[in-house]
Amino acid sequence: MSKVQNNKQHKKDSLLNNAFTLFTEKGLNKTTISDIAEKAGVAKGTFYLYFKDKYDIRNRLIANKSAELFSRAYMDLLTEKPDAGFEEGLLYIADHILNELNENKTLLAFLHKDLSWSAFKKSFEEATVIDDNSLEVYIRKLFEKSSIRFRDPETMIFLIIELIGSAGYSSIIYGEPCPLEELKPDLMKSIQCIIDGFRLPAA
Amino acid sequence: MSKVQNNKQHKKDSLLNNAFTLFTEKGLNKTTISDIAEKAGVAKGTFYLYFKDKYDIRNRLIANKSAELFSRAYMDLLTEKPDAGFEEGLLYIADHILNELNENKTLLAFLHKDLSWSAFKKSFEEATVIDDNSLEVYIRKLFEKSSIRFRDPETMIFLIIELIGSAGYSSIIYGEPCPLEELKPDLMKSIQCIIDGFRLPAA
Amino acid sequence: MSKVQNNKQHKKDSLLNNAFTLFTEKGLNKTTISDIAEKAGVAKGTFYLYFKDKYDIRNRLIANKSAELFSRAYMDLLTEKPDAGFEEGLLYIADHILNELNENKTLLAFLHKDLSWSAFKKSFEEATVIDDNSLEVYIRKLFEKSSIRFRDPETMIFLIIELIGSAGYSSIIYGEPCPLEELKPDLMKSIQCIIDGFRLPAA
Amino acid sequence: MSKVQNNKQHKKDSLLNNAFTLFTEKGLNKTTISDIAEKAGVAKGTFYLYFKDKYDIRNRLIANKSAELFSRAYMDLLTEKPDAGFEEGLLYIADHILNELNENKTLLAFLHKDLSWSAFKKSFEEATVIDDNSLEVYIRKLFEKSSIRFRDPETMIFLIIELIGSAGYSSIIYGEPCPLEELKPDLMKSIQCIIDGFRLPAA
DNA sequence: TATGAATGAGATTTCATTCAT
DNA sequence: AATGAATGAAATCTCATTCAT
Repeated sequence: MSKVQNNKQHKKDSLLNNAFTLFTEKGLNKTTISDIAEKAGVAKGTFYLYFKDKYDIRNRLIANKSAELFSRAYMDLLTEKPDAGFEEGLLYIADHILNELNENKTLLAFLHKDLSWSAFKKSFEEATVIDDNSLEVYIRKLFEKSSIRFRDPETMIFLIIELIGSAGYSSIIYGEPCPLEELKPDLMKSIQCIIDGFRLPAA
Repeated sequence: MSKVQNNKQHKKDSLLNNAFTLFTEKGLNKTTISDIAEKAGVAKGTFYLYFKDKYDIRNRLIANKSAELFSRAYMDLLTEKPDAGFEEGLLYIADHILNELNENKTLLAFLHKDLSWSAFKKSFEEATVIDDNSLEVYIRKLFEKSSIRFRDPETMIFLIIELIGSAGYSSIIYGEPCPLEELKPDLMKSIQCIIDGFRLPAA
Repeated sequence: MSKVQNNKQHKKDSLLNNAFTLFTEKGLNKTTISDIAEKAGVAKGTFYLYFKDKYDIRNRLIANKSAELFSRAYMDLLTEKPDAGFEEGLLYIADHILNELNENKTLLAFLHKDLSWSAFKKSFEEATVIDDNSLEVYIRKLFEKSSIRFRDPETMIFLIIELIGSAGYSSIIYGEPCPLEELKPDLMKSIQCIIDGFRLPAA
Repeated sequence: MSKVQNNKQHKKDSLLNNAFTLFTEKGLNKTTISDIAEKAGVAKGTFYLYFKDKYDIRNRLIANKSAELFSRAYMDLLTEKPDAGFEEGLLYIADHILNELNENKTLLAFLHKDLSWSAFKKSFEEATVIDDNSLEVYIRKLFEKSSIRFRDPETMIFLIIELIGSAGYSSIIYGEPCPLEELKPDLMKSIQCIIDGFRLPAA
């Protein structure tokens, strides 16, 4: 990569990182383009070379962060439980994501309820962090390991992600209806129940 | 209520209604106090006689609309299925809410993912529409009819509401992963599974 | 007029006057809304209560100033030469305008070549300075005094105004092809010739 | 011309042509250096290798376009009416220019009222399109053919050009006070009258 | 010569809030 | 209680110009 190209990527990354910090610290509305540019150490006009406006940079951040989150969970699964079956793998990923969000509340607050199925799909389509993999590939890999078959697996995963994102947010951020540690057994059990509901009789 | 009092309530309602319309049409950020006052046919200064700022009026709207939504579902249950058991009643309410949101997409877009357990709780605390009832009363009434007992019923309802709100939003607004009509059987089935997971063995 | 109304007119006038000063001193491009507001002693936002943008205030100024210029010439004619015939009156007005522009070069530079027939027409339509008179009324009055009849008098006046505005500008501002004093005899003579060319044979 | 020289001229021409298009399409103020460079297919910095700023390129365009306009009229006169007398030649040129402006309204809108005596003079001084001729040469040639003599011919031509430019603009662009077709007889007649007013008694 | 990323001053515009009437 | 003119801080965004490559 040429020096110029390198420098460009550097500036863009700096804008993204500092925007994320500000969004999580002050919120989207209270963060101004000026804030972002200043913190990133670039001129205000430079921001507009890379992003259309505040919402543009936010969307790219959501895509990046969502993809990274899911990707980390999957990578960990491969490392820690390379032999896990499908159901076990799915529960491992759900648990991993919940734990990470619990430890990284600012990330959760930022992703808010955009942490959803469609966000994941979009994130895998747009994210530059993962180049040669798509959500479909991830899921297919998970399925390939499974001898059990499921009715409409995509819908199943959708429901699980929505439930994790939504219930996790409420529990972690507001402690409603109870802290995550208390909620988790019921939440995981419910996920288990949902999976069971989608299981097809063995062929 | 005196004529003056009446007039005041009239202005406040007009502000609330027109704010709701604008929020759903243009979004919160793009709606200004001026817009709201103008559409409501009052002067800008008048807005501040009734609400603190834009976020104040939004919160009151969320509370009102959420409470109305849940209240209508419950009222309908009492009318249509006065003898429904607990589980049946819960499923009826879930279905009712989903249908109403599907038919009233602007309401759904406004409530967004604020359609959650905590919002319901808050809405019942703050809402002026329902004066002498609380969420607890509603739920207790539902439970009283039931002979079956549940482990941690509040968490159960929480999970169901989160799932409905989150999955319903994605499906109705974005058609992701599929339209509501297609999703509903799986969604209702999953709710059923969650309920089952919380059921205690008959005493 | 109420105190508020009075104050409003005051602010608007102040904006108009100070904008005119700045436009003539620094030119349209170099004058900013901030400049105008500051010089007028009002807040920047106040500018936008009265004018859409810089071009809006400029157009109103052109209309006002054009109308005032023509109006002063006509008033002077009535005072100085109440018995002048049509041709004499027209030449008097032409001469009067030329002299005023020559003495008020900033006005001329501002009106530039917008000092034209259509500007006059517009100015009489829009200008608030002259309330109950229109260009047509002025011209009709001039004509009424005349026993001579003209082919297409409106076109005649149009050509004369265009010639005065255009040639006058060049001569006064650039001294091209010669200063006004030198040009005037030929210019007035040419106007005279144009008038003669429009004269109809006596009925 | 070397290949490099050729390439340079090519870039300069491209900048000029595309600037002209943009000026006529969007106006001077709304056209940016970026726009021009982009449309011309060169980098922004390259613009500054050829022109000082936006006003520099505009002035060169006015000079070029004015000179071309007048030149075409004269060339046509030589071809179509090689034996025309002075008065006839002048009227022919006036008519030719009016027709061309009428057919090429964007050119007229661009030249606006810069279509004037001084612009013509400047254009002949600066224009690169006509290398070995000057306005004076043109006019002298016209005059040489004439046996009639005129008082102050330069002023005469000045007045005619101003009248054509100013009245033509109003008529062609705004249709004020009437379309060119309607205006032309009166306009040409007035020019004729002006010429007559400058004619000296035959020696 | 040519490029185009970077600059950053500054222009335009918005809008929540106040306060005199 | 109601008004709406006025404010002015602050936000967004532009763009001519420079300069390292």
